[in-house]
Amino acid sequence: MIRQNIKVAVDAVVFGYKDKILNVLLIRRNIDPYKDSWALPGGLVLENENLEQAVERELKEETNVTVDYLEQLYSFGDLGRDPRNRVVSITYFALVKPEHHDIKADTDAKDVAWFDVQDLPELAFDHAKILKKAKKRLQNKLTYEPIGFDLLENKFLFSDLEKLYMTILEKEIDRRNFRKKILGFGILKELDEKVSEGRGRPANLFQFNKNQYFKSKEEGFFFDIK
Amino acid sequence: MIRQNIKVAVDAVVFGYKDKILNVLLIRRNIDPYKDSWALPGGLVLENENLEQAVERELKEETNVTVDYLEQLYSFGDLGRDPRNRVVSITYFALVKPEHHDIKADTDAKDVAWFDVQDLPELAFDHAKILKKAKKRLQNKLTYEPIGFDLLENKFLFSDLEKLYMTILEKEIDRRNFRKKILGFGILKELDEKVSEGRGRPANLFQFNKNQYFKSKEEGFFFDIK
DNA sequence: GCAAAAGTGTTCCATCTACACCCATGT
DNA sequence: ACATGGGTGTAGATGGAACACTTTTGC
Repeated sequence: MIRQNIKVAVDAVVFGYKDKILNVLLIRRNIDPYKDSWALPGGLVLENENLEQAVERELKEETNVTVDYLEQLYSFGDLGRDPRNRVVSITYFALVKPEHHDIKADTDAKDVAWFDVQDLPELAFDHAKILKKAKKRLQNKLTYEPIGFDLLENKFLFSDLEKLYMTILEKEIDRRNFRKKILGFGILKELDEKVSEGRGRPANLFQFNKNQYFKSKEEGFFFDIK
Repeated sequence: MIRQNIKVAVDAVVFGYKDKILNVLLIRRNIDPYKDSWALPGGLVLENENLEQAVERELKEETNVTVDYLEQLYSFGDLGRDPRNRVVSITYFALVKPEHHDIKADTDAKDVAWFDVQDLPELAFDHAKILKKAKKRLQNKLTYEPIGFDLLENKFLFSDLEKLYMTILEKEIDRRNFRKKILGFGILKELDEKVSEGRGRPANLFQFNKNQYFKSKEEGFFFDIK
């Protein structure tokens, strides 16, 4: 077999949503290159773990986060993307529910933080490019798969869902049409609980019915939000 | 940096279309493991080339094919997918126009052939899984990007396009609605040439107007075939 | 003149869009 | 009683689906 010394890494773009803000999870590097820069969590793949396992391990180690949704995003392998070695990075796209937003810098004292995607620091390596791709993926996927629920609490208000869509898609959505459409899918369970947000009429709580979604999907149903 | 000895490879799923058949390009391996099995063209990435360059080089070396469309598909890195070493394979999805279908086995006397995707041999490694993913990508992408034209001659009949869609999507399509829709996009140029296929009324030739497509796309046009 | 493929238009139905008023609560 | 956010229905426009006959050629 040919001699080859290319390193294989994984990096993750982890999105969270809170207070009408779409956040992304970053760590501050404490070694060169790009020491003190912010970067996506990630690292080299170990020889005895699968790629997904590597992502989950790195996230746990560096940020203490466990994700609610994970899928492969894209692989980046251009020459010179890491000044030290040739590194091919297999990147992942992840979503975290608010109840799992707690983060903790790791033992190496790396800093960890959630950043508003609209207000990001400079990122190390080609991570800005990766993040851009992830944001597109999120925007697209939101329209044809019910992944928005992995960014909300288990029980949520319809207005939360609506605001989530408006924030991520960066456009206005008509409340009545949106509600009609989503409820028409029959994949939400309307709970018998109301929440009063201080002022205004109390709103109903809803839950995403994942089982119903999968059942409907098998029968040819297609989730689709314009 | 941690010791790590994972190899990085690229593999390509190359589709061609001829005589109403969707074909995929395979090579017959002449070394173990899977000696004499059919497999996707590919191989290890060299240290001084980008991933796309590696794919194009391997395709050239192993099959003598130059592709007309190339995009990254997915990366496979499970433990044990190659019995010799840990190999992470970054796979690509490619399309070839009929005028570039000529293939040639390489100097190592590897066999190369086009196979009907409906009638495939057993494939080496996890290549069946990769191919399955590529087929899905092709089917999906056909509906929201004008990539079908990269499987047809430069000048083609409308009925060719129609049959291409029916073959790949594996369903019937109404000729009138299909034609109306595609022509409505305004991205085809109707040539002043007719072709007689032996019997029946001679048909007009068309050309895909790529520039017009990109221009329309920038203005918000969205290619979309149900 | 018949077989074969190309070319074309209309009607119906479903879905999307736009849009405004009442309801339940807290202060 | 007023401010705040929640909840709902209708009419018009648009786009998709279904569908059959005429045209041009080769034999």
